[in-house]
Amino acid sequence: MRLTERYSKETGREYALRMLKDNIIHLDLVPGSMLSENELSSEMNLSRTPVREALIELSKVKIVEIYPQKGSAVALIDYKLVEEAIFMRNVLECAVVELACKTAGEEAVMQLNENVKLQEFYLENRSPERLLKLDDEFHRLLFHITGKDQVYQLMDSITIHFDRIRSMSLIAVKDLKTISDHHAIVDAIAAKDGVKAKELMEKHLSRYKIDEEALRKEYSEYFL
Amino acid sequence: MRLTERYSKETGREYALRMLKDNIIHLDLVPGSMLSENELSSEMNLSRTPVREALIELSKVKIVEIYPQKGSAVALIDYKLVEEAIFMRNVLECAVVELACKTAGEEAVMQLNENVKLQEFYLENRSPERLLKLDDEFHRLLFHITGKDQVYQLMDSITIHFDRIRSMSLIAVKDLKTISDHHAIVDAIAAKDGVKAKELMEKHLSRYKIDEEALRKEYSEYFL
DNA sequence: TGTCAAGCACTAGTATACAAGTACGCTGTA
DNA sequence: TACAGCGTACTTGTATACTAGTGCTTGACA
Repeated sequence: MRLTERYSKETGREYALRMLKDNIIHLDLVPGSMLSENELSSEMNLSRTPVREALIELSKVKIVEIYPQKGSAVALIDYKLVEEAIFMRNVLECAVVELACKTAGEEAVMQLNENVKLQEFYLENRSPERLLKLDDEFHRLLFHITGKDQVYQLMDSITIHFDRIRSMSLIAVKDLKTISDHHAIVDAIAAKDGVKAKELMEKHLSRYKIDEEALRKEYSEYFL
Repeated sequence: MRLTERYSKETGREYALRMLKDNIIHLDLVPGSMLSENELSSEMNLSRTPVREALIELSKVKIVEIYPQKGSAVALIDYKLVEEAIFMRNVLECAVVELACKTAGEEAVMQLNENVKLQEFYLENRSPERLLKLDDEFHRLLFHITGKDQVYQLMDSITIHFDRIRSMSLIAVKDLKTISDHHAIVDAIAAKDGVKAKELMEKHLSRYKIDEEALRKEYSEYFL
């Protein structure tokens, strides 16, 4: 398990959760491997309590499995869950972007444009981590300006299934197309063209397609 | 706080969660009231641990607020969150019913029909609790037959905001219209008419409209 | 050698003890 | 009387101790 520093105001539970998610997404905790509350606790210099609370939360979205009195494990990759994550994201993102066309004011459009401008900047300056962060931020922003933060948070919790296989397939999607997609989406919102925006979003999200069969062959031991 | 019996195989955490949800929905724990882990523990004959775990889970969907080192409280009614719950439900249910038209086989349609038949039966026999349960089951079934159980579960977690104000407005919506809606939806699925099914679902969900202003007047002290 | 049973080592679930931080009231002083 | 400051009684966060249940291992016996 790869550990990074604990933030100053972060509680033990939040820290444990962050570490576990990171390590699961990047396969440092490999799918199917057993997790011991005791081991994790001592590794992270915490007691069982905060670690356990983090594991419970992760088990809610089935990325961690808890077998009472037996043990816990990182869930194997269940492609059905990956598809659920993709489905949920597609449906909600499209609905939100359509809604944004109806409700977004000048201020909101400006925020979106600012984000896209920064994406262009960091593309030139080759900073993929920052680009990834801005990409996430862009989508989060769409939910925020339409007042759907809680919906985003719930959707985000299941996205971990998708994030994990995305990290396996080594996609560094952050390219020109992605950014021009974002640009077009903001334009559609500014023009209040709901149909167009929805269409663009659908196309945009389809870029994240992953070759399931290839992954399944290469990492068959990670799959359910 | 109104308590019911603990199921045999239920863990303490599950029991605490069930009790808290029930009491919050039915306003036995009134919006804005403080919650003490200690009090709740002794009331439910549990220790703080399982109660605390339940509270943490409820705080994830903002129905309970935890102020570190200060206390916890039942969240006041934030109509924005209610709207988020309604939005999420509308969007996902429509998408799912549309999907069901593409994928549902004979077996699935039969399950749906069986459910509707039971609804008709319990309508005649005047058993509103059972009708409510069948209604929930009907919608859950749509997610199940399309393989979106996890999506349902996440959506369901935020629905508590809606359930709470629904219980305030004393809606016993379980009438003929509801059931005939269900019937029509199943027919559309059987006929694989996605557009129609979506339309019907939208109309169906719109029946649950709640008069916000009236509630806000009557229970202003419960609102944010 | 094969089989079965007892025990041990592990797990998660729960209870309890302790730490750290907050709010509020009381008391003493000006 | 007003106000400052300390102390107390609460809170949640964390650590640890205990309970109960699982499965594997080991050893005795047929």
